[in-house]
Amino acid sequence: MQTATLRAATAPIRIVPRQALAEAPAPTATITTLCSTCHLKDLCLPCGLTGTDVQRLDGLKFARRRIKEGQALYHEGEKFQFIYAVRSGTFKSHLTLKDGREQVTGFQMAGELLGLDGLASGQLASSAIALEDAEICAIPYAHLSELAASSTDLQHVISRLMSREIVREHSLMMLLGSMNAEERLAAFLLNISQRLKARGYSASEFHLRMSRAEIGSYLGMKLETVSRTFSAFQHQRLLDVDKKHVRIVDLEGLQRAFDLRVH
Amino acid sequence: MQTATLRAATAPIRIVPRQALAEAPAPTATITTLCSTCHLKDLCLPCGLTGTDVQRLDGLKFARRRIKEGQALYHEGEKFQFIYAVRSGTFKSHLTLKDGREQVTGFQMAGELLGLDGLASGQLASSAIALEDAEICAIPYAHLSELAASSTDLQHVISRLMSREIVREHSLMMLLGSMNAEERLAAFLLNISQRLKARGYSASEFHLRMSRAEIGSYLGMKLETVSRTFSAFQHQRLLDVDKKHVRIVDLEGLQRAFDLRVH
DNA sequence: CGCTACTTTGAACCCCATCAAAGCTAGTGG
DNA sequence: CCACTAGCTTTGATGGGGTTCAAAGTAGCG
Repeated sequence: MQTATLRAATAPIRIVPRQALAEAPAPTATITTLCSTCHLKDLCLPCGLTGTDVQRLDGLKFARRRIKEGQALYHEGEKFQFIYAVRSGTFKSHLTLKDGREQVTGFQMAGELLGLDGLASGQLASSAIALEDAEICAIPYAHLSELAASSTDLQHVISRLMSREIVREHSLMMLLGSMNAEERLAAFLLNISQRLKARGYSASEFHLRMSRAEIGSYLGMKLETVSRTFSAFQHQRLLDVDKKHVRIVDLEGLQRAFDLRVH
Repeated sequence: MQTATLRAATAPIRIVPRQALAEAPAPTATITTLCSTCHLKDLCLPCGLTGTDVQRLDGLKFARRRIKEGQALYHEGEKFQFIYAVRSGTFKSHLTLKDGREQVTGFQMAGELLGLDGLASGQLASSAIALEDAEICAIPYAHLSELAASSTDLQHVISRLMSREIVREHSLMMLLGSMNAEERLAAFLLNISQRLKARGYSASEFHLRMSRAEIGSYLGMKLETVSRTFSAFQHQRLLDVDKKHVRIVDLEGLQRAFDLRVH
């Protein structure tokens, strides 16, 4: 039964060394995609909109695009033109530091948006890399804002999504500013768990798509510390961990590990 | 001459123990405030708008409000109704953790906006406290979005301001995730310096309105470490520090302390 | 089967937190 | 006017959590 839920939670695993992948030209499908019939409509852009407004979104006729594991959806500094919605797969977004190291600023899964940080200056402030083969909708921002002119509800939705991103980053700041390694990893795992659950996957058993180093970058700790903290949780019988496969054994215990701090 | 620039940079200092201040009802002035004639219009909401759109903003007829040092502009959990623009003074915004400690998420000065995080859920996600006597414009969000319905440019401005907040938090995440104490404080001081400069104050000499503990909370370090790092900078002849009064002696040296890392 | 990328674990070190105490300043009240 | 208090800052001493360095283990792939 657990294997069944696991099956549901995780697509077949293909390990591809990320460096080895050539950055092939991204094939842009000409299939027009309709929000009104999308299975993600309650998580994604149309979330909270009424039927008529969702149908208005259908007018956008934006393209889908497949991104292979390891490929970039966009790079820091590129011109901002699209808001991207993840249809399937997982992304990381990250900034590059002057010395070449990277700071991961978030992981995005189905129904979540990418590229919102580009609005501020017209240039994308971060890069987005697919952590597994993925598919996205590329929504031309110009069209979207034209559409928003005719619907205050749609304006609100866009604003609300941006605000949600601000709130998300708030909590990450809290994490980075005031939590120890165990609290950080517990918070991370509970967050992943919740988001998978909201997408119909198992909340207790899943495959992490990101490496220890990427988790560490996101959580402000070194990959060795991430690994050690996973081991510690396993010894405390909170988790079963096998590389990227995680099973939450004691959800409440995990919540205690981090609930102590958070409001 | 340095004292002259200092004079310009800092209002007269009134030290009031923050705890001692009663939270008196906030007097709401009925003076209508016009964006088109505001001296902050190039930093604040109207930034980037053309004359006709700015005049449209005048239609908002929002109220000003004075906030005394130590008083709250709003509290976490309150209903979201307004976007606040700082006219004068400095604010901190912060989250409260379950155990009572607080995490400072930002400091806001003249022309900067507060309350954007409330859009996501309709409840304000943080609290805002005046660090000195201050004045704000309270812009009813409902009116603002009505107005935005008639101008795509105005919509863009709102979105851009929110996006800017996302980008700001990105860089803070980078700071919290990958910098040591000296880099953090250098980044903080350079940021304050830039923002004061943009407001016509001295970039090299200023009064910090926040305590060591508040700086520490913002930067993810303890107040003692903040104090020690200030002392270290003074010994390295990068700064002259006397409590909250800071003079940047070696700007380039300070930039080197943190430029090493940041793109 | 060897290569590469990633993970795990150990050992030593160091930066920062913690604990403690003293100094400074403004405001209060005798 | 000055002792006293409260709040904030500075500095010292100590210890610990996490980093760093190092090495071995694992898995998938050519």
